[in-house]
Amino acid sequence: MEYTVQKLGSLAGVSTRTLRYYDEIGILKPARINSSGYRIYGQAEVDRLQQILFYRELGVSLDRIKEIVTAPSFDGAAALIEHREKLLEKKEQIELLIANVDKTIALTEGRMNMSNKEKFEGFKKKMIDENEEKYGKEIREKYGDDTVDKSNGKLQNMTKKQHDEVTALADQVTETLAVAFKTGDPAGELAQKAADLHKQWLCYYWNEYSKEAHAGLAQMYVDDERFTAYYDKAQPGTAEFLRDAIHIYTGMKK
Amino acid sequence: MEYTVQKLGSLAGVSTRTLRYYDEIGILKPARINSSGYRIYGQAEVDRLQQILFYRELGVSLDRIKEIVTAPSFDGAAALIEHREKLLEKKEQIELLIANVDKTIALTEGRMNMSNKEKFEGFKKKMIDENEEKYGKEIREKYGDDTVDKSNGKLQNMTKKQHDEVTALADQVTETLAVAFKTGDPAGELAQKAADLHKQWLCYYWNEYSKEAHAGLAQMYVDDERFTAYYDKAQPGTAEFLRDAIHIYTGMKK
DNA sequence: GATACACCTTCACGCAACGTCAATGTCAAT
DNA sequence: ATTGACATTGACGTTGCGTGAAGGTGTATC
Repeated sequence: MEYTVQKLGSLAGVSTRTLRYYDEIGILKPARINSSGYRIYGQAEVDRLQQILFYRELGVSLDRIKEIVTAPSFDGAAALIEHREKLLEKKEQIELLIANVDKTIALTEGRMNMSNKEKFEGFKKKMIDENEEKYGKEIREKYGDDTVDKSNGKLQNMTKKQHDEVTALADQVTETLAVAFKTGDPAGELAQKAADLHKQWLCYYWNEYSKEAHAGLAQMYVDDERFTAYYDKAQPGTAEFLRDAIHIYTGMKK
Repeated sequence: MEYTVQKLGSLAGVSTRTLRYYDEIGILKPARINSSGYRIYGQAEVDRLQQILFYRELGVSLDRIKEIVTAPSFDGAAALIEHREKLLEKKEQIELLIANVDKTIALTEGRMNMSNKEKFEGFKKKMIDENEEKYGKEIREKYGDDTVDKSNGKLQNMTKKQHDEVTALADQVTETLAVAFKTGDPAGELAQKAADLHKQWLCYYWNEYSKEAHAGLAQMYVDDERFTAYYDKAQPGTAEFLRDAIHIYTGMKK
């Protein structure tokens, strides 16, 4: 079976432009070119394209894919393991961003005050990280480990540790809440534990905790459909349940 | 206090190119231009740049940032909530990628066979999602909800559910393993539970489970430093501990 | 044989957010 | 007057294609 660009494109679900581009960068050349200059692909190319699309779906860059599919001896597994690392880093970075966004939202919604210094905390942390990644080796070689460690040192570890703690706490909240929700009792022990965990989680973000603000935030979880959707994702009604639990926990039930 | 590009740049940690670019796109114009054409920034511009960098760190596009910082009446909080949604989506997408990469790694390392259909499962899922997002409304209006739901329907829900289950399982493995590690006994009840959870987790990825392959994979966790680093992240020695537990669990301890 | 129409080709610009030259002008100190 | 650090405005490169434009080809129909 032979295919022109459009036939192959619709078969694999990619545009003709994509196929021409893959030809251009040498990642997928047609089996032959006919007398009119048309690209003609065969079965081997179909297979190869599937391979390419598979790795592409994994988020691998076309450059890397080229290495994988052109050199049969190339260690695809090692490349994937490395790629996995990058994905994990990206994920952590995004989690950090989400935490910071949450913080900012809580700030504006809760009328909390956050110093500029604090505002830039995550930002600076990232810069230190990147700096370390890029120049760490060179600087270490030039000035010795002590200097570098002193400048990055403890704050680095502390914020990293804090970050780990806070994500762990967030997971605990979700899990506890999920179990508590099944009991159906927002005043029950589990629900109150979830509320308490939620408070602890909040305290990573707020400089000053107040029952009023906590209760207000809980109400917002119900009022704002985007938050509701988040909490109700697993079990519809969870956001309301959490609000009730927190209202009881804070004694703000009117 | 007045600043030239480089002074402001080093103060805020951005390149001069970035400042020129921000001027070019009208997001941060200098307070004035001196007689030689130099850009001169004042305190107001410093503040504004900090604002810009703050939102940039949250991953907001410069276009969006422009709206936020130029229109004081613009609802920054709403923009952030929306942005948060996007981040969550990205995170989920990355988690899906990681799961697929894991699957592929397990496949190549474990010499398992995965049908092409299965290979493209995550890939297709994403395409359905995107298709739905882009054309869902139009198609629904044209052909009615039934047609669309039928085509996306159950498979969609099943894979989503499966994905949730498998990530939950992975978390359980990590948690159980962490607790078991403290007991120091790979033959103990907790360690064996961790091994069992690990097997269940594996079975989401492997079509056929074998004790040999399971034990072999466990050994790889120790031999490949990248896997070792992953498992040892919280507690050094965890990878070896898991291998021992799995070797006992599978009865493959030689 | 002419026409229509779908399909193919090769340029080549556009997207985000800058990095990185290149060519040239300016400021302060020696 | 020279040097060296700093400033300026272009303008191309990056990634993975989307989206025309301008023009040739294949085939069915009138």
